[in-house]
Amino acid sequence: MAQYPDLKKAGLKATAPRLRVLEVLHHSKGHHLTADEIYQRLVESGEVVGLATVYRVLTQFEEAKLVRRHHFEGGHSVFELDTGAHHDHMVCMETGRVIEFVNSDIERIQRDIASSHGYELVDHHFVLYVRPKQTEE
Amino acid sequence: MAQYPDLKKAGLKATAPRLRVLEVLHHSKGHHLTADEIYQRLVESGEVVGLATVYRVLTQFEEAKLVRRHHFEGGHSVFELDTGAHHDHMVCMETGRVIEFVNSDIERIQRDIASSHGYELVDHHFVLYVRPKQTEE
DNA sequence: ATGCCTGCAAAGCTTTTGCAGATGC
DNA sequence: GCATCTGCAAAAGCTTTGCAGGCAT
Repeated sequence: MAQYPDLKKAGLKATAPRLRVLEVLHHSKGHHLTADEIYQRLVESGEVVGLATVYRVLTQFEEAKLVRRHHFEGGHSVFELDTGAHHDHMVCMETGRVIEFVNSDIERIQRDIASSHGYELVDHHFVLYVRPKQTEE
Repeated sequence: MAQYPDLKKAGLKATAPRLRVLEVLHHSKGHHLTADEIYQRLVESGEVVGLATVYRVLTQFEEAKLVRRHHFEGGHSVFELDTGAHHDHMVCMETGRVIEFVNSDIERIQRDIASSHGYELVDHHFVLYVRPKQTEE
């Protein structure tokens, strides 16, 4: 079983529900799950973890910087492991697929924009909504 | 009373609640209100419009491209008049102030990014979370 | 006149919270 | 052993919907 030293570092006990939520996230790298999807996967695995606990644990993980929470269009939150490597997202509107990317020009430009307005950049949220190229139509 | 030909163009009758919601949005250009804030302003003006109607009207306006809906961090939706002029947003995390901006480089780069992954850009959501520049700290 | 609109209240969803019992350390 | 954690159920937002009456055209 993998070790999760980050949990202890964050002052969180290494309980079964927390380890299981981390496992699901690890197995879904790059997939961006909702709290309910994580809950469903746990149920399917025969693991009994309350939905409320999933939410609680995700919030704790977010505070501990283990997880990132995003608000894509649609209202509900999606979660992914916070690997520390910054990236932005591209969401395919037809398949729902999420592609991660990094673009240094954008990273630089947004700093310049904030700066030119007298602000400093704290964070940003950049999502491209796309669809497969199609010549017809 | 101003004319709102866009309403009829969208197949929506020019009813009092719709005109009032449009007025509030016009008077709040660049402010980005939640449905409840719009409702509150109507109540304060002595106008009686149900909250459900505000939501219904905003959804209709969104479909009619009269209004844009954004999901900033925090879960709830905010609305602004859709002037047709595209822009992105910068949100000050200390004051909540929202600044609009346009950057042609970013507009171009995001098309390139989508394209290089085999997609075409449909829409995007770009928000900078910033705070006033401060030398101290 | 009639079909679209509105208000109210109730329902729906996602997310949070209170509490008693359970568990990690 | 004790503080932290979990599950359940209830509550709490925000948003949508059903329905009976009202209004624009």
